[in-house]
Amino acid sequence: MVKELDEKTEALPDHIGWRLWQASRAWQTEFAAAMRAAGHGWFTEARAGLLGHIERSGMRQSALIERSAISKQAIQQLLDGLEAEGIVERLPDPQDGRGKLVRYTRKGLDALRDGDRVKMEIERRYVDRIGEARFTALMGALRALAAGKVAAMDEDAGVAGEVVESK
Amino acid sequence: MVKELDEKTEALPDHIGWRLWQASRAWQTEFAAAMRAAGHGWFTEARAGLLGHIERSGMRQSALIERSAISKQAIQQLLDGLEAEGIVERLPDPQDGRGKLVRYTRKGLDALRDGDRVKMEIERRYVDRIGEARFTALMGALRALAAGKVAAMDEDAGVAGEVVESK
DNA sequence: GAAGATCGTCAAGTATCTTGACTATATGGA
DNA sequence: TCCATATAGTCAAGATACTTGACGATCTTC
Repeated sequence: MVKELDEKTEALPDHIGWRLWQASRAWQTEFAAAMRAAGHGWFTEARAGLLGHIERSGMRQSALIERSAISKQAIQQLLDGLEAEGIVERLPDPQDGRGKLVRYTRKGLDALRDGDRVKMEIERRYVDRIGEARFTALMGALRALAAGKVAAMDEDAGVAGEVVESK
Repeated sequence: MVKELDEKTEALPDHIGWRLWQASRAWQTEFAAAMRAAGHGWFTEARAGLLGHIERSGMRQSALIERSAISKQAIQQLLDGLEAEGIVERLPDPQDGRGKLVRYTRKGLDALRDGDRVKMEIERRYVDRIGEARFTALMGALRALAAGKVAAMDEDAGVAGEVVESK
């Protein structure tokens, strides 16, 4: 019954982990390419992962460490890079002589703005490709997964809401 | 005036790219932890990414290079590591004096078997958490995304099929 | 104030990739 | 047959993104 799949479909994995990995990777590649095309050559995946945790109003470096899943030294190194690129700046925390505040520079905020635009463009392409219903279902399922614990009660859950941004 | 949002909900991103990244990362972390717990301490994400492309019946190293999105040197280094761990072995290709065949060892096949088991366990937990309908919708949307091109026509698309495996 | 915790930094090492250069083998004509 | 070129794999060096460990500076507490 194999029917000889296709020309090139050589039976790649098809479980949830693989699919998530592929989808995530595809998105990141697309986003990074668009950001570089927009003139943000400093943009990398690791930096994007960190920027996603930095509040636009700025925050304590230690708070950033709590949020991210990586070591404080790794964060520091990433911040060193972002600071050298002029994306963020670090100021002494007036409230605590040990602490430092991480804040976006003008250039950093500009990049975030471009990032928001690019994200919306990618999302629009996704909706075009799989349809709004499926896209909404996708977001809803991912949000539910992230929320964790809760069981399968309100499966309907039209929610899904609209596009949120931030970054 | 800040009102102090909640205890910990500090407004993380909520767009498709972020959600995919988080979900993918969570899955990988869970999978790697389970594999290490099962005695496969050599298991890492990068290696998993490569193993996902190696057919259980073995294949040419060059074919592996075509499939994966990374450089042949990177693949070689990963294979060096996997070979040193005794997961795969490389044999000369009798059909081509330049080529080499990559094949799982017994230990490697055992690891794949454990990997299949772990994947099914994780998937069961996912279904428990978000419900079968949502899980099916999630897989369907991810498959549709991966399929690319096509537009939003058969939104219903009950398909989604059941759990497939492989790795 | 002194003990101990927290905040950030410095240093060194590892894993995972990259590009560039090279060897060995295969292939396709002249 | 023999040479030009392409392909398969390797070796070497370097970049990025992390890790653990050690440390000095500052806060907090009693």
